[in-house]
Amino acid sequence: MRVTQRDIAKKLQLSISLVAGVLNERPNVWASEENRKRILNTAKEMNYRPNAAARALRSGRTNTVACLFINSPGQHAIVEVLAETLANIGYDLLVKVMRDHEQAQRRIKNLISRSVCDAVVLWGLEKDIEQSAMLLETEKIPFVVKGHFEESHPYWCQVDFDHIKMMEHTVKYLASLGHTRIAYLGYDHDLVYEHKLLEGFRSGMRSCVGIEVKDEYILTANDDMECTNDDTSVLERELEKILAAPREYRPTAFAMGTGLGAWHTIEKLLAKSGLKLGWEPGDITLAGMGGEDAPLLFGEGYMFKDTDVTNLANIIALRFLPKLLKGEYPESNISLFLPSFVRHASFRLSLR
Amino acid sequence: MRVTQRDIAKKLQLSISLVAGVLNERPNVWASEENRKRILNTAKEMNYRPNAAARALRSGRTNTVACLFINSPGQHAIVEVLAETLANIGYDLLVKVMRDHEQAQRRIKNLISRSVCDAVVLWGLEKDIEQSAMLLETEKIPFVVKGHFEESHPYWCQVDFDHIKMMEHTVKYLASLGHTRIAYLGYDHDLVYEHKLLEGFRSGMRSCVGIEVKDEYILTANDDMECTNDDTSVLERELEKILAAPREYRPTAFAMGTGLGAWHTIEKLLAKSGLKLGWEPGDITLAGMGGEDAPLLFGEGYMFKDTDVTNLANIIALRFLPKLLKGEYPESNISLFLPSFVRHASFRLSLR
DNA sequence: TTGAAAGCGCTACCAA
DNA sequence: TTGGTAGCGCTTTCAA
Repeated sequence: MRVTQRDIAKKLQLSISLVAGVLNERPNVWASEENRKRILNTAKEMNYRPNAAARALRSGRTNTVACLFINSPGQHAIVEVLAETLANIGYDLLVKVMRDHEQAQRRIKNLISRSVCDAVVLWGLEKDIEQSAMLLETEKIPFVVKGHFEESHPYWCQVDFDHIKMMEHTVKYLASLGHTRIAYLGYDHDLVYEHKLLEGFRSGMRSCVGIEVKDEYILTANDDMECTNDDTSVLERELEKILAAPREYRPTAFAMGTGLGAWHTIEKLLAKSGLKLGWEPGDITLAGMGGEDAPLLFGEGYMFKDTDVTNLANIIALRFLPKLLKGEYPESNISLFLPSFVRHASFRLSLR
Repeated sequence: MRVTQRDIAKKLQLSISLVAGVLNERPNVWASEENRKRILNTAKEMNYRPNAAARALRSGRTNTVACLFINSPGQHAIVEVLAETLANIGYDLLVKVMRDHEQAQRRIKNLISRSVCDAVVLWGLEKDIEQSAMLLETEKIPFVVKGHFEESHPYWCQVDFDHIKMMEHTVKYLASLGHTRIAYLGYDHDLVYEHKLLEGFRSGMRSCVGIEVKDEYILTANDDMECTNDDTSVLERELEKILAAPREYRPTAFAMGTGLGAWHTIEKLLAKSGLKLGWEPGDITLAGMGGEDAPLLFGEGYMFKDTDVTNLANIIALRFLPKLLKGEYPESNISLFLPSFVRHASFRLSLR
């Protein structure tokens, strides 16, 4: 059976409290050097490990952090980082997956009242997270959220990509290549990061190119489910329209606020006219979001690495949680991360 | 503060044990209908939740399952399924990530002696898992492993893809298209699944084509790190060699035991000679493993869906764990899963 | 039908 | 330097 403090105490003919005191290095308990050694040694010999449940019950601390994914499939790379980093500071990671914020609310109430964790990480879209986080706030459970709550909840511990800077950086890069007619291609589902990206695009254009962006230069890449039967997607039609514009109005570059799919769509569309992505004369230059695993087909481009989500997990586990778990409040509670902007792999298929 | 049984008892002027008995529906405790209702109602009103630590301490059961990933990055899609399915039967999921089997051994000893979970799922390569599982076996902790231990540990609860059937199926499919000169392309790192795939290939060839496979038809796609500088990889050179063979000896199809990268390599190699993957006359037909996200470039092929790992998680969480957690032993402790064999997405880029 | 009481293993406080 | 003891919230046994 499992070894308890009592077992050690009995074996050494000492009191439990002395054993406990020595094992936990309590400041006001100090055994004679000899007893200290004996306790430590037999604890090791007998392979003593404190019982997690008993300790949790008594101390009220569980040494566990819960990570809740609310309606966000495919984001689980971060559990690896979280689990590993938390293990280093002696914490376990509990993972919960929820479909919507109502389920989340219920589960969180459960978590709280059953006292199964000392802190919570909330992962998902802002609209799904917000209410749950507010619940944790009123219950005074330390928590960190993924998302942009800079305006709505400036005191929450929060982590996200710096979407504004990402697009500013993208524009700056494109501008540095000499582009001035830069269009933006992104999604529009009224999600916070989408607004931030567009904001970054506008401000980048203002500061790097000195231009207020015209509406025609803001394109939407939303998939529309209704016309999957069409041979050309909405995006393709939009792009064809803008590329059909007179030469001097046509954008020479796109700041991308999409996934890789849109890059591929553009590549294939351009290929029809013998064009490719890149930096050579005649090329169209793309840069921005999209850094998934698959390579580009024909051309080249710079993207932010999406595997950098693990960096967010690192920030949470290294910068925020250690403080929060000690009952402290981090000096800076908002962490916006600029992922690395790198050349994306490409098959460089030749066009002819 | 959190509501306890005592709070309810005090409020209703009843004893704690009666309250506890009613709340847990204990068979030998039955309050008067009136008191039963009162207890249930106030418990709900006061939002009573049993304290996890106290319950664990007293009962010795934690209602938690630990999933340990040993040296297996990128496999975390399964936590989503595990977490969700376990939640349905009232269990929490603890996730641990370990670099090697030594770290795993230590962590598992810790888990066991601290009594933090009721069962364990081990995920990784057979050689990394085996020792840890043996530890769990001697400690009589219920566990499920991912991998092939049919021969080495036939009584372990184990789940994996049915790699033999997968390759048999692949060969059968290729044979049904009329192919007889079918080569195998796989890895050779002495991993169990690699051997199983090859075994399946051989047996498929035997039963569907009636041929003992010649060694020249077994190709290895191992990346060799040393010659990244070369413009042609080892795989390319091997393929070129076999495709340069006289027409009547050349394979017309490949059973693939690799990832998608090898498919792309082959596609590009074939493209140089104006060939593509597919089923049309002159095409080379590929089928088998490789089902990652990125589409094919030029041609077509059938692959097993690798997102089907979540099916393994489902089997673990639905078929094995409920039994094991009840202290029972599943009727059938080995579950081999045949993933779906589907046409893979392709850009269908035209070759000219 | 109900209640009293022991005790899971640990922490924390007080006394010697 | 050490030991005693209360009690965290719950389960379980026995008694009323």
